[in-house]
Amino acid sequence: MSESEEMYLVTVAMLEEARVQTPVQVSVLAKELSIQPVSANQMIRRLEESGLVTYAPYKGVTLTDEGKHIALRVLRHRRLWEVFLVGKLGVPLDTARELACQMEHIAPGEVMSQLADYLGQPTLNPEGKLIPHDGNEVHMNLDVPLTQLKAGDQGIVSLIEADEATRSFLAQEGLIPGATLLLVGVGGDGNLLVEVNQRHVYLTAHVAETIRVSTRPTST
Amino acid sequence: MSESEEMYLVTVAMLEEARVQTPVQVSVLAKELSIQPVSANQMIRRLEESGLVTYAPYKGVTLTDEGKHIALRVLRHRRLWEVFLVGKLGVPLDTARELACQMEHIAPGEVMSQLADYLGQPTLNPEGKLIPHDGNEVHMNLDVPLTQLKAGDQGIVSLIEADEATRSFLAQEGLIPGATLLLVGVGGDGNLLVEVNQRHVYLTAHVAETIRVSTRPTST
DNA sequence: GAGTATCTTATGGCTAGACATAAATTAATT
DNA sequence: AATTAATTTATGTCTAGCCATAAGATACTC
Repeated sequence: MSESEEMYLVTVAMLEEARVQTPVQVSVLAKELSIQPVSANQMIRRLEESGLVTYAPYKGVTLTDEGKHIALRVLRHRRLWEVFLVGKLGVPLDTARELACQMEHIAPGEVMSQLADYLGQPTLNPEGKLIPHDGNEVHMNLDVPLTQLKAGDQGIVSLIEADEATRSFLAQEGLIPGATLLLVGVGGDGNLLVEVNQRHVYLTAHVAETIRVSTRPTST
Repeated sequence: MSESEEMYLVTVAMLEEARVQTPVQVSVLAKELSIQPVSANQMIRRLEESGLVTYAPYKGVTLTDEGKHIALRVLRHRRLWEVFLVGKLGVPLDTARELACQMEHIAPGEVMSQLADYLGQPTLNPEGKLIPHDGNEVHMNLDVPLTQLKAGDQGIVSLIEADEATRSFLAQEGLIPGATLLLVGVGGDGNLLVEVNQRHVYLTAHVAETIRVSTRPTST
């Protein structure tokens, strides 16, 4: 497992979970990794040969179970380091992200589990995103648009991709990264009623689309 | 600064300080880095072009001030990570060494100083070796054979390269890695009288040669 | 001062991971 | 169905770091 390969897998995993669009288009992947689509193609073929990914030309990439397993392990490592860097050392979030992205490849699982112990087995990174579990638990949804949830589903806000005004409004209502919410109603136009902090908020589908949440397998 | 270049500089620094032999022979350096002498040669020429090293063919390599500065910075990073891994996480020493050796290249000085704060500004790594200071302080001796010290010099034992029996004996006398000692007498044959823990120990030059100490600039 | 061992240089090759360019293929749009 | 746009493939190039082999240079030893 080279560092570069791991980066591909993690990125695919994140795009897979974050976007409705599955499988992941090579061009999107390339943009995310800041490399040329041609290069991404090559690498994807290599990854397919290794059985970490399935690839349908002109369609896109999907992780195999093995690939997903690796991706989530790396993602776990990354987020644990982020917790350490931000929480213990006080490193700024941006720096921490970059750093963690490089450190995630180095330490073996053994050490990472010691780190997790040391940090008190955190479940969220500093941005409020879920830290995947150790082991083979692959069915976890990261960064799903709120509109993808069904009534009764619970989720944790991971990020909000809206303008400043919208974010301020949502923050006012308790909708900030890390907040736990419950989807209590879905209207005909896709409008949503969510419960957060014992309060109800009514959102248009358009706004809800910008809110990404993570859900635990138990809630599906 | 590539990772590989940094590794060369650190290794030269350690050999420079540890061995009497200066400059450092390319073949020794190559063995230490587990690469072929030819490859070491190439790299050394590159490093010389960058002004980090001076190289006298058939003689050996010496760090320039700039090179030494970089080397000590990296070494500081390595040892800080070792302190963290062993002290906070409980990682075994061998694993910690390998890991730290990779992590030392990643984090910028800013973050490392935050780590140092977090660790309480340690001065010794888990093996009892000195952690170089931040900044431009280059005159520091790491892992010098005890025989190199002058009467009145103080030092911290960093490692002992002797057989089990000798090490047991020395340990009995308080001479273990991390211990602070004072050289109080030098005999005609190079025999030494050292003071450790308010007790005196009399050593032949031969045994003293196996004891490596680190000294602060203030003690020279 | 001659021989031997060690170093150095020169040359060429290899791998990983990227790049560019151009041609072929597929999808999308009209 | 035809044109256009996006993707994919095929080649070839590039860099960093290493390796191997062989030939030349220097140092050491007797």
